[in-house]
Amino acid sequence: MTEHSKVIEEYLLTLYKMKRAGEPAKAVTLANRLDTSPPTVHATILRMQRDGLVNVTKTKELALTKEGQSIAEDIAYRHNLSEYFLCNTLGIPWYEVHQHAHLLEHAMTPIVVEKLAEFLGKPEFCPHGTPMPGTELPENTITLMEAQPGMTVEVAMIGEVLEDSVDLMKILHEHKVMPGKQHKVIEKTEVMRSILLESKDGPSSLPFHVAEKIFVIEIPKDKKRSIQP
Amino acid sequence: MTEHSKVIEEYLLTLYKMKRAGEPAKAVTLANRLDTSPPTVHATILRMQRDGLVNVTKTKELALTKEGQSIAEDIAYRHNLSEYFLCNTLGIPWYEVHQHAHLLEHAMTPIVVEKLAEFLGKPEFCPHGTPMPGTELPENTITLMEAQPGMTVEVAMIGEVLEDSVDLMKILHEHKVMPGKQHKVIEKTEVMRSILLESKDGPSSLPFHVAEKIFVIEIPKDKKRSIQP
DNA sequence: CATTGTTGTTTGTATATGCTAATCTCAAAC
DNA sequence: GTTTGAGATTAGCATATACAAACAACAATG
Repeated sequence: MTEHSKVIEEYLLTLYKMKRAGEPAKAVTLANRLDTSPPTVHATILRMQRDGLVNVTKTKELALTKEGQSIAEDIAYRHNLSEYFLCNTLGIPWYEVHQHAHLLEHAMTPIVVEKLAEFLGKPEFCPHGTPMPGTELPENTITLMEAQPGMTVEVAMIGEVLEDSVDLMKILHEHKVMPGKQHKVIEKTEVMRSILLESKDGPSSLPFHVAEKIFVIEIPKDKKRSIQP
Repeated sequence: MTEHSKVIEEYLLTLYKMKRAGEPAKAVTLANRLDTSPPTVHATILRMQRDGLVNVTKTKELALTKEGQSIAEDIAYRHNLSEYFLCNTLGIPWYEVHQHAHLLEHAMTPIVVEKLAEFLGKPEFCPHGTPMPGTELPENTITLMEAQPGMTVEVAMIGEVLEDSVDLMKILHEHKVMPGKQHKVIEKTEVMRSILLESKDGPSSLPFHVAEKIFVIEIPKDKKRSIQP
């Protein structure tokens, strides 16, 4: 497993996340996500192919090779571990850690990763609820879009795509839409294309495209607020 | 204070350390230290000049500008802070932390630096005894080369040049030649070009070129081992 | 089937970073 | 003062990463 540049690591991680989010892994998508031009992405993918990190199918789908996958998981782990550290040890707000971790993830030697994981007690989820590679969300996890009015749900994970916008994250924070918090689904209006929630901290309204990226678990009536008083 | 590449940060830090160690800051020296070819160093220095980071005197001495100096101090701080963290929080051996910090130092945002410093209790020295920018070694610090046979000295700092060799560092560790430890200077032989020490952990022999880079403080007879029992 | 729009690719550039080989400059040594 | 050698520089080249503009390929839509 050779050394790879920050750029390549970025591509690998993004492909990994897109795959996990069930998005089609195409060059355009990559270009948008990474905010680079299509020609640049094209050239970079050629290099990645050359180096055995991705394969391109006839339909132009990008698929990580065994090695690419393995490296990507490694980077994801470093990223999530960094976030956990920044949030829980250094006390940086959970909605801000992503950007800082974004740099750190490319600068950790295997020994640092190992020692940091030990120090943190081998956490299984990052502050946004994303499971570390190897760990999974509970079976009964659904997206907020799938939750029905009347349900009480507990936030499990804030989709990684949302992390890119600090502004959005901050609003989620202000409305306590964060892992572990419970909310009741009040209504889902097609006209407004948004979902109305209510929690003990007040009401929130989330547009569909955001709700799609928020993963929750339904809480049976009798167990409401048993965890988060 | 603009963003600078890892490479530029490396050059700045190296120039800063050379200056602090009293070495002449020439392009060749840089090339050796950074293990790059003279033409590459040349080209890079041109860019650094263009960007107002260094000035080149008529005698080809490289001098950091105000801005270059300020950035270099910043990097040095991030480096030393990282080392302190890796050693004291994660428990990575002090003689190994340098290499890991070498990566981290380029990946810390100002907020991470601030929070990490707070978390660590604003340390003033790194595990090798190097003072953070703004802090100084005690007035009466001398190099081991200057210490006379018969003296008992306490190691204050392992010069940064030595950190590059993990092998050497490990040997220093095995002989407890590390900050805070006391040693008695037994003899200094010109023929062997080495200095013989003795501590409660046994004898050590250090070649002159190493002794030159080790900074110590003389311990008056009556205070011997008062700190390190 | 022709049009349109999305996506991929090529072309032409630019910059940062690296190299080797050749050359230039200048001070120190003979 | 001529030579020599260290150090600086130039020339020529390569790779990774970026861009815009033009173009190609193909699916979707009318």
